[in-house]
Amino acid sequence: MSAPVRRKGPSKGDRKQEALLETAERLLATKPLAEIGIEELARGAGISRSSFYFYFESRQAMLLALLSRVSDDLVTQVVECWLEPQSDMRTTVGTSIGLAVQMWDEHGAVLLAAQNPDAPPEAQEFMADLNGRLVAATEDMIDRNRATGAAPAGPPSAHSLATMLVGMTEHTISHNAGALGRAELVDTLTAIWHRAIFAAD
Amino acid sequence: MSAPVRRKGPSKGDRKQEALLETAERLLATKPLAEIGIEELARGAGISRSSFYFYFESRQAMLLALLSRVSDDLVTQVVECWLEPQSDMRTTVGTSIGLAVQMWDEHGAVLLAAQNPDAPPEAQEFMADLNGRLVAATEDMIDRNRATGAAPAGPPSAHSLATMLVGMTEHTISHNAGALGRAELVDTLTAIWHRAIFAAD
DNA sequence: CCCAGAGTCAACACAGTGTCGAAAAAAGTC
DNA sequence: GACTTTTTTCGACACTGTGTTGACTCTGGG
Repeated sequence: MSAPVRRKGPSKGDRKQEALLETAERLLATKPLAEIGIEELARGAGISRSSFYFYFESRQAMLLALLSRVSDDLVTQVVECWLEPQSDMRTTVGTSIGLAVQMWDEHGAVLLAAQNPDAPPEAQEFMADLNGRLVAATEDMIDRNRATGAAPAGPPSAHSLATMLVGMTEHTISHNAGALGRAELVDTLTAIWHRAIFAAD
Repeated sequence: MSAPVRRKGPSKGDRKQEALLETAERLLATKPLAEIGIEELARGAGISRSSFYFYFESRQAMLLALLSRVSDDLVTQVVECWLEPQSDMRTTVGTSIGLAVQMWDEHGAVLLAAQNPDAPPEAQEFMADLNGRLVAATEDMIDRNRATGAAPAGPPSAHSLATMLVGMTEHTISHNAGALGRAELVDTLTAIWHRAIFAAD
């Protein structure tokens, strides 16, 4: 019986493409996408400017590739675990938000670029979809807690409450990651979530 | 005594400059600054592309002029009235948020452009300053209510609470102005503010 | 009438993007 | 190893948009 077929390692091109993506992510941490030239990306990966177009149609197309690289992490780690029922609400919300903060630490630059109004529609749709899933999960959680009487009924509707809490979380994480300490960030967000959902007026 | 000096009406140049700013604000409502060409702006004001540079050094410089046009409204109407003590907290917060929503209706496009990471540093500083004032006013309000025992003491600290509530409000208004009705938007935001500040855990 | 400065614009230089086709490098086949 | 095929590279080009310059016109006051 012959030895198992030697798996073709990643070709030279695959490695160059990866190098481009890594260069891009590195540069995105220092300045917005619009200010990153193709030349700069290409030199970062050791190829000429026009070779860049062998790998990506444009800078925007590269952003999409960058997003899909990040997408797996994001969907499995954040979306699927978002508000998974745990012992008590406080812990559930706290760990979910903690997870979101960590995800931002790792991929914040890419997500920020995708949120930019100049980003291609696909990128913005990706972000909108992500947001939509988180809102839906939150809405469910609120509805469940209202059904059991643990949380007071609306108004405000579960949907608008969920929209704003998720929005607040995204906004706070992306704008105050540096200014406020991570612990204070998570604790304050958790407290607001808890009060907004469970406190009667 | 001589007749009062005839006030020089706005010169031709002043009118052209105004026309440029109006064209810019109109176009900003439909697409981001980066996608607006100088040519487009110039034609909108009835001058040639190169004449644009007689009025502004660059597209970014024009954004600053646009911002300062909006600044007066913004500072007097929102910053100065933000959380002015009224009958009860609910009303105070509600009317302040309503005011912010209205301001966004009128000048949202310009403010959105100024928030963009590609905007010139001055524009971003302007927004940061605006944000800082609102946070400071909110923080004061929270501290006052804590001092009288109307609101429970922290943690969370008044500062981080204020930061996140203001952030949530900005984010919600700018991202959900269309999707949620204005009334629901104001009511839900108000409810969250009230609970976050006054509810004990 | 003449002048000053306000306003205008065609023509230019330049930087960045994206395309093309020819050539070099790598991989596969006998 | 010589061959074909596919992958990868890049120089040269066309194009678009920006910002600058210098000469021109217009306007109003003395």
